[in-house]
Amino acid sequence: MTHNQLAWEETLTRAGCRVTQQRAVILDAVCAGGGHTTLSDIQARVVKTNPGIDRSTIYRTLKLFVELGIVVSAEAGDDEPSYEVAKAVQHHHLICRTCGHEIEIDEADLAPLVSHLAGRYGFQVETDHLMLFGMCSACRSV
Amino acid sequence: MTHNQLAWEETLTRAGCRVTQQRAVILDAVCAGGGHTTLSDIQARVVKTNPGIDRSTIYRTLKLFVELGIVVSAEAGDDEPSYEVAKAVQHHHLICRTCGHEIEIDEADLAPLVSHLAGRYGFQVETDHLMLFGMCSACRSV
DNA sequence: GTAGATGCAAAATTTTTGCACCGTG
DNA sequence: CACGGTGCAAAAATTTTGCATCTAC
Repeated sequence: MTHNQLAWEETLTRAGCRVTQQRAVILDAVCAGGGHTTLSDIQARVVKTNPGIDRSTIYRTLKLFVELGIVVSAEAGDDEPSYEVAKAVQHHHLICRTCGHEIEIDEADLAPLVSHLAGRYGFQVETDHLMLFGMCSACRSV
Repeated sequence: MTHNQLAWEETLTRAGCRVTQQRAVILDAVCAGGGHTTLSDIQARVVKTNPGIDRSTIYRTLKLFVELGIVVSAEAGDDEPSYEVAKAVQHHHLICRTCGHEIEIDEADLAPLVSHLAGRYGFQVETDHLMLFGMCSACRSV
């Protein structure tokens, strides 16, 4: 369980929504990937752990989670949309295209770029949740 | 016509594919947005300028263009996948969430970040085609 | 008990595929 | 004229919606 149980339950409650078993399962599935989890991954996981849950429930729940900010639809790369549990601290990811490993980096690593762009273009980047693809050190040295 | 006509025709020919009217129309539609164009935008444009073209042709053509590197599926943000004509020079975009305006920035703006990440994490970022969202100077000053 | 959530089934949408015909090279 | 491309139609896959039932509060 990578998510903070109390936090999301409270968020639901405050929005006038209910804490159900299905929602817990789906949130767990989002967490399961560690980093980002694609929609189909989530569906597969949910079905595996709890075959009774309907696809429509997954769609509805995911949409709700995003609306409430419990889950963030990530700044995705190529292909599929992916989701991640929202965290208090802003962070970003370096994702290796070769091995799929994800490195989490924080706001500070991006700060120079952000101020550079602000200075040169007057553009305020929303460094909310960035994914950068590339190759990690392990794969490079092979 | 923002695309280089000769280049894409030659690319197709070299791959043993043919230069057809439909492909020209679809490529124009990809260009039409200026910057990135979403799939549904492309479809809408194609249908408007040339209603005879079938949806399946658009899917097939777009897939082909991406395979041949004529079109790049952009490092997308939130929602829809988007496409852009590939350019010789690597470049990136700053996209304003408020007005939708796109600013093109080049490799050099990102270089410090890239080397920082390489040094600190040993991670070689593929700075291939990045999209950063935020707010442009015009919208900030309102 | 009541409002909201779920599962089921059906509908709407999006994407893929097979095939006969057309057009490029 | 040959081979790939296109349109059409049908199929498959994905996502949304309506409604009776169930459940968290």
